[in-house]
Amino acid sequence: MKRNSTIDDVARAAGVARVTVSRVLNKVQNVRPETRERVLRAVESLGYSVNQQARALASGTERQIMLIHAHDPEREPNSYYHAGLELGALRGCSSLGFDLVTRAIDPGSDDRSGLFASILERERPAGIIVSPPLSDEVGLLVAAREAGVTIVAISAGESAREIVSSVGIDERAGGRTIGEHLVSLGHRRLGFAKGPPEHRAAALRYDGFLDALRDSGCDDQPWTATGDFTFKSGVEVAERLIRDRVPVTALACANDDMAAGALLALHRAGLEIPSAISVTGFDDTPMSEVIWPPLTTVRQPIQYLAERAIHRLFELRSDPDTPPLFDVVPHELIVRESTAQPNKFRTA
Amino acid sequence: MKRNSTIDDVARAAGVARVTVSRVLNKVQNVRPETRERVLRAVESLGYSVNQQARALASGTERQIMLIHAHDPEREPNSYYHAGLELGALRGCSSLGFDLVTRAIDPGSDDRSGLFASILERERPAGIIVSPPLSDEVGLLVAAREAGVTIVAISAGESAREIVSSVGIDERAGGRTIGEHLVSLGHRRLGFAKGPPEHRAAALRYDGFLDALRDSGCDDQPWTATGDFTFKSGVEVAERLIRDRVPVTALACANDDMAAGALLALHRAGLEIPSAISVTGFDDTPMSEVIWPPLTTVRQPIQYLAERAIHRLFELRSDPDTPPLFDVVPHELIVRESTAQPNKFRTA
DNA sequence: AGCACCTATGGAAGCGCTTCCATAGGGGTA
DNA sequence: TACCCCTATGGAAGCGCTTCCATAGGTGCT
Repeated sequence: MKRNSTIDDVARAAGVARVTVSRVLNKVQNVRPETRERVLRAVESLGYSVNQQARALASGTERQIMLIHAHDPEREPNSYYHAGLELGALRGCSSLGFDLVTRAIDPGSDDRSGLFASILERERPAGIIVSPPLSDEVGLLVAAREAGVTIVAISAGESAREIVSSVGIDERAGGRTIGEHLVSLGHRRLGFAKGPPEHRAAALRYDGFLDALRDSGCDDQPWTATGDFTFKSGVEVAERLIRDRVPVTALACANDDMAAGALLALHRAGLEIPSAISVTGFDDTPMSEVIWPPLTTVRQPIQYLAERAIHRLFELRSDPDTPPLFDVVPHELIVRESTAQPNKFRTA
Repeated sequence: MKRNSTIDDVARAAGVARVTVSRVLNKVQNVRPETRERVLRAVESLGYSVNQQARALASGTERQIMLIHAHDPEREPNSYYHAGLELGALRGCSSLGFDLVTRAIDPGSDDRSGLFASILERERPAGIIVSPPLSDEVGLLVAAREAGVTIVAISAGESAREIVSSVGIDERAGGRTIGEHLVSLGHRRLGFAKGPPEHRAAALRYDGFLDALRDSGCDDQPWTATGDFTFKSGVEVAERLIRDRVPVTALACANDDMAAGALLALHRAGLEIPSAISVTGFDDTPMSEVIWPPLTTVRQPIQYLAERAIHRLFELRSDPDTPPLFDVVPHELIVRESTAQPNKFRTA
């Protein structure tokens, strides 16, 4: 049976004391470069990796990280987004020896900050991760910081990013990518289904979309409508578009759910996608592949985002006075079948 | 700062030694009922719960559990099922102090059992969880058992369940539930989109469906077609149904993805759901709420299934010779808008 | 040359738990 | 009653790591 090597094995191999190995591993100063080198070689050759359980036990620091999202499971049952975040966070935690505790705050509640404060107070986590739209609530972020709790925000808007460290994709660039894709296909008359106003990331997606239009010399302002990220609101946006006979050849939606809703309404109106109208989503949730047609969208690595946030929290733990850092995670345009060149012969 | 109480606090409060508390907690015999009682009371009043990290460290058992699924992320990108399983498993592991390692085996590979064996050999996990359709591959299960690795199967069929412990819903009862629902709405001419033949759970869903028809005196054999659980195969099944002008008033699908595909094809053919034809899914993945109409389906608690499997593994660890146990998790009929009474006036 | 002071390293203790081994007492048997 | 064995309990060691404190040299100053 292959017992894993321990810190003592490494120490022996490197001819140093256990403490020294620990120091090297924890990047503490006061180790001669030469010694450090020797230790690292030993680590390498033994294939050693620290036992997080033991580390956690010994260091005795608070081991509990809390993932807080505003999410009413009743009203918002499509939990892929939340499940993805939790999965990523859990992965990150288990590789770092933390425990994850997930909490939901009713997004409709008036006393969100009260609830939030009482969670901090009562449970005293080592750190917290907040997801949108909580991650844009500056008041909460400031409160957490003042309570001395390390906090990392996921997909936060600009103002939040100045207050706390955050992780996210470059939403604006994502929006731009979508815009460029549609323009490059030849679309000139565009529509955009916006997300909820309080959700900064959604607004940025739209800004980026506008950037793309402007830069490509497509001066027409896009037609817009505001939804709330739900499937239902996507249906409504598309119904309005049809009713008003808006002459667009493409409709970009601020997220996948709305795009799915739009697709339904368009289908129902007898329009072929993408020949009559191109539709795009945003996020690349699993759903975007099980609808018709499969959605052209921007992939946002949801699980990875949360995992990254945990790691950031871990780093912040050692020097809490780091200024807010924004971790930009790459996104990717996924082209599927919901977009095509505009149909020249069609009169909308 | 509220330090959590330790085993020593409990011991002191109960007036016993630390070991005794440990024994009570680990359900070892040789503790007088009266003593046990005292300890439990102390545990209660202190709100004590074991520190899994410490337990893991001390007991020094293999701490790694492996979740193996056959899942080619390329071909089968709708990963909600897999993400859900992993999330549940991770939750279970972290509450029990295990590490989870996830492995995927290419389901198309001929040498699945070779790959499987080499994973067991090389990584020596404390236990493994397999998901369908791996959980129906009797050869693999036997191999694992012979290699002395504890294994728990998720949603396994009857033969697999006789070999290893498993966790799942009562698939047959689930299928029956769907059948009963449709019959009770008044449907008599039914269709069923079957899942892949090698997937036993899928077959059981169909069997249960038949049971319901038989018991309700609805003697007509349902029309059937075989799919492979993908959205695309759902489209194909429905297209066939339309092309052949099959006179059914309801189509039950063996999972949600196929139902979504069927919905698309039916929409495209200009049929209104559910007035023209009722459609049902199975699983209640998040997707079933973001399609139109929202799907009537059977909820299967995917995350919980995996979590339960981890717990079972944990229990099995202490007495490995337990005969195979089948953990039946409750399912639930979720009635949404894709089913309704058959339209009497319609001639299909 | 003598002292203070800093740097690199090691020794020892202990995180919260389980496991191994020891021991006190109680019942059965001869 | 003497002996054995079995049951209920406790003491001690140690899992792999970090943290606290000590110490051996080296550096710079007077």
